[in-house]
Amino acid sequence: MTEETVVRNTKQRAAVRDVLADCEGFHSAQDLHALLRDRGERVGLTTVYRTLQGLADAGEIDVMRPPGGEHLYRRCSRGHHHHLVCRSCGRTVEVEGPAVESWAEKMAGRHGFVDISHTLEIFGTCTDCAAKQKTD
Amino acid sequence: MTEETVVRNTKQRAAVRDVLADCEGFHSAQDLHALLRDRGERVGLTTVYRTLQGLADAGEIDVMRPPGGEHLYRRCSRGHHHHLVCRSCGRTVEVEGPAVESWAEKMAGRHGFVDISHTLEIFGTCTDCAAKQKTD
DNA sequence: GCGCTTTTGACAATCATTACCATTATCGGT
DNA sequence: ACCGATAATGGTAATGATTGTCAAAAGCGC
Repeated sequence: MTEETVVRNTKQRAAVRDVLADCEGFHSAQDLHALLRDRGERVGLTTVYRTLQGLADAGEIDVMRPPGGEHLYRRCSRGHHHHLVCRSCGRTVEVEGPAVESWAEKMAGRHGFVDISHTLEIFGTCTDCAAKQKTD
Repeated sequence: MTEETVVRNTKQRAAVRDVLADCEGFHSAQDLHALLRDRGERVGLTTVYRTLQGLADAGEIDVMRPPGGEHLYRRCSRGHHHHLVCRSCGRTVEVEGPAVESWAEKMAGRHGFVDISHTLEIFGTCTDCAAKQKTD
């Protein structure tokens, strides 16, 4: 078995990685597709999805699934980190939590799980938005 | 503003809470809708979604959003906890992490965020599935 | 019981993501 | 550099969960 699926290098994949490298924040697949179009790169939406999926599997990019919408992808900056997202204005702050990492590993190991990954998002209301809400 | 929306007690809402009280694990909205139908309760799918949403907002139930599918809802057992999910067989183990809770609070506070909530899911391969994969 | 307002629920609409599949591009060998 | 096998692409259709719509049916306060 073990279908040695030969992976090929295509300009489309390179293009996707390029946009991801250039834009800092999180972007939806459709966003990235539009950005590629703007750059003059002709990449199909389907391909964008496929590539993003592949990159995510390979651990090269971050995926965030905010409640109520599309998946957001981002170039994985060095190291693993999590996000603190304002549920009102969407502002995102990166936070690192080595403690969480090791905690997750430990917990998983205790139950015999291997090949661990985890997703953690923190939602809250940022200072600005909290202030605004008072004036409603 | 502050539209004093008067919340009413309806048998449909009661029915949804009842199924949630009776079934232990996670279920999708459509699942619960089917369960209600089996019980002879006549509740529309739309209403199930709405009720679930409301309960989730009120913090009465847990919501899990597994990668690649529908939302899963569950009666919120006492206390906050997280889930260790086998990405192969779907087996779910509950884990508690007070450390994570306080870490999240601290991090959020440090950035001026208030009204914090967070989602954390750990994915891995359980012992059984790991063993099976070796025989592929 | 009477209104007023919230809820319900059948069905349509939305919308991100996936499946299809014929066409095209890549890669390793010649 | 050409060829042939096959992975990758991309337009479009399909999928499927969730949400919107709105007339009809229930709550709740009086």
